[in-house]
Amino acid sequence: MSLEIFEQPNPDDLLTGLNPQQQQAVRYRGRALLIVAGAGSGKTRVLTHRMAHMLANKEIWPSQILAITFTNKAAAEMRERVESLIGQAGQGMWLKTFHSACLQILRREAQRLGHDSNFSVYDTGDTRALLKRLLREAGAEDADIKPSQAAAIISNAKNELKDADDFARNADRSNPRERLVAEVFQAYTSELRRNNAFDFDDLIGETVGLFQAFPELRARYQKRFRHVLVDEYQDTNHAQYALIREFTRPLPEEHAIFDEQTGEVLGPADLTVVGDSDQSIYAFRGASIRNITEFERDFPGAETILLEQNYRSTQNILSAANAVISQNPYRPAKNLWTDSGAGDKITMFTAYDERNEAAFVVDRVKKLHDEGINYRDIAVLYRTNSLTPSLEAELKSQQIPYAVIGGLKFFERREIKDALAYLSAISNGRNDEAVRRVINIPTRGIGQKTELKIAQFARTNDMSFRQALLFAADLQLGPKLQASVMAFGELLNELEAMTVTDGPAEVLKVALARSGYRSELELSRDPQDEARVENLDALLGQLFEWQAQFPEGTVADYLAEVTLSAAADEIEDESGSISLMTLHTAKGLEYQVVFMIGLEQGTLPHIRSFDEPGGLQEERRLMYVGMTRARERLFISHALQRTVFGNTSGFTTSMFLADIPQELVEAEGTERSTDRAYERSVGFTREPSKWKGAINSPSAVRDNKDLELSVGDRVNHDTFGEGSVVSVSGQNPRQTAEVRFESGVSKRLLVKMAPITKL
DNA sequence: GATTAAGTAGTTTTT
DNA sequence: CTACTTAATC
Repeated sequence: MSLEIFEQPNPDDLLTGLNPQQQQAVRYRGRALLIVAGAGSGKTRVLTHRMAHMLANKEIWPSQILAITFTNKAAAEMRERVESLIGQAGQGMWLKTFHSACLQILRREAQRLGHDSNFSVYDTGDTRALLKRLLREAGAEDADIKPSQAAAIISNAKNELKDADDFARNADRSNPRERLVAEVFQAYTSELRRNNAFDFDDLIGETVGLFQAFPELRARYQKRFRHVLVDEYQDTNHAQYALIREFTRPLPEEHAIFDEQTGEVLGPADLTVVGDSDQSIYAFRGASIRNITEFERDFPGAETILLEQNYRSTQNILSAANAVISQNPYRPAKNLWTDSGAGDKITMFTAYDERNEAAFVVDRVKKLHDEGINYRDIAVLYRTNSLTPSLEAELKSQQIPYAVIGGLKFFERREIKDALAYLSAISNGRNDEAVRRVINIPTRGIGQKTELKIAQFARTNDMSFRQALLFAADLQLGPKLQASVMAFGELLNELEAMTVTDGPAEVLKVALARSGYRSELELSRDPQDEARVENLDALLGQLFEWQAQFPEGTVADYLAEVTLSAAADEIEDESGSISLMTLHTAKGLEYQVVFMIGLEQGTLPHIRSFDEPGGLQEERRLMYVGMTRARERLFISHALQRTVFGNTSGFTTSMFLADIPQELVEAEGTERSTDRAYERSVGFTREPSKWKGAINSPSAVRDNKDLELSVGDRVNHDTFGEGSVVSVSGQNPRQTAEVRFESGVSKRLLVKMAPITKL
């Protein structure tokens, strides 16, 4: 123990180094505070200082703070920062995401909702699988609705706090599709209950329902939490708003709570929300401006403080970002400014195709690294995950360490889902979906027919699927099958018994061994299965680590943590890798150097946004979010043609590029070709002298000048070899030629820029 | 009922 | 292009 006298922090020390608006936001006391925080305006700083200020003033205890952040990583960071400001006194604060806060509440209160506290949390994949079965059972083979579409409709309803009954009441009965969804929604709801499971949306919605149904419970939590803070407020949906409301709306008289010292009646918790409508990028998940209007309605007289000074980016980056976002209509005027210098210009690169674009990025990353910039301070951002393969290939071949954040997740791999399904089947015996997933993994000779028999038996005898396994003798199966089903049921029971004495990691290890899954993969001659065994080992390793960190953690705890972990949680600060992630994942993060790739019409803005109301505005905000992640250097690139899932087509530049003032930009690459449309859109002039930069880089783009090709011409391609022209279409500079090469493959190539010569 | 082969459809963003 | 479903054969 230290003998030092506990240092009493002076609350006002927490104000030093803050600008007047930030100070005001830290000091304000009142029922509700809305902090409108532009990108990079130091909102995390304000939030942490505000919490620390209240704690240092002894206004509240740490355990009376509930702070909601967007990711677990952001929560951990915030905790660290508060504790560094006021010492260990920060312990006991609830700093969580919406979902993990609700998870914790529901674990305690599950019984009130007819669930057990070891309930499962269904992720998108689990939900889709369940809906798929229900749609099939509802005889929806011919109906034109896919499980993921049904999932989206149900999720939207739940985000509006509408349950299956509400949906059915409001459904258009003459519309067969809607009738079907209504029916499946009902079935889905009861299946979740049977399976002792909640989906993502239920975590929020059921917690709200809980508080509405049990005012005394709400009173208990209101007494516990005296101050609620919500970060990224612009991305909360209605259900999340309703949850905040439960914490902060007045209690009925009969459930009033009292201050333990003074005996006075306590009002509801105070609320601080921080948001920036320009960074709202989750409308597709139900986030809406409604939360701001509801905030103003429910908290009349709430204080609003604007933070407009940006401490993150250079003036050039900021001006460019402002120019883009200012094109959005109905946008409250806001002027983000910085007193840091102009900084470097934004580099814009026009690539021939995605490989050329990747080469450009990698080349620049190398140069930056040579200049002394750490790999971990560089990020590559993109609209869709499908843009990563070409980049990854190039990064690999040039041996640059990188990490793809999110995307095709480790936990979505088949073998990992299988292993987790075993764990879920063990920890929550009512989770029929999990049991059914692994019933024939490894192959036990149990097929669809047997599975159906078991399911039927379970239903008629009102038991879980897993319990029904133990009644194999009553199912009229062949002797071999009967033994197989029985053995599987007993195995799960024995593994469950193991959880009493052993941790999740040991249980999983034994489960993989005794089920025979591991040896099946090891003995397989499929080379993919070798990698699967490695992945399972990686999972085991990770689970052992987790167990060392949380010795008391149960299997259910582990599973929930895995499902609720966000992509951004994966980022390792100490890693020596550059980060690749979607624009959505990048929200709330910042990097010294940012590359934004795929700036084409149809990619960003995404084609699917064109016919959605407000879609284009949301895409523009995504662009804005991406640009404002950069502190010092911003690179933007687009490709003239791109091969998406096998077919190559031409792309025009993103409309957003035209909004960036040309004096902030330094252009490189193909744009100095004769692409007049591009010049017009961005306002470039042709200056041959600028070719230098492009020529020096390995990603230099060729120019075949006025090469003319016609059907039958023989050409030589740098990588594909010789071939002959099959067809020619389009006009220069986007004229393409289809060439059939000796190897038998055909390719569509841009006549102007493909690495070809006429023979 | 399992394994393999052929065919087909789908491709935004996420807790 | 690939991941997944269906069809055909063992």
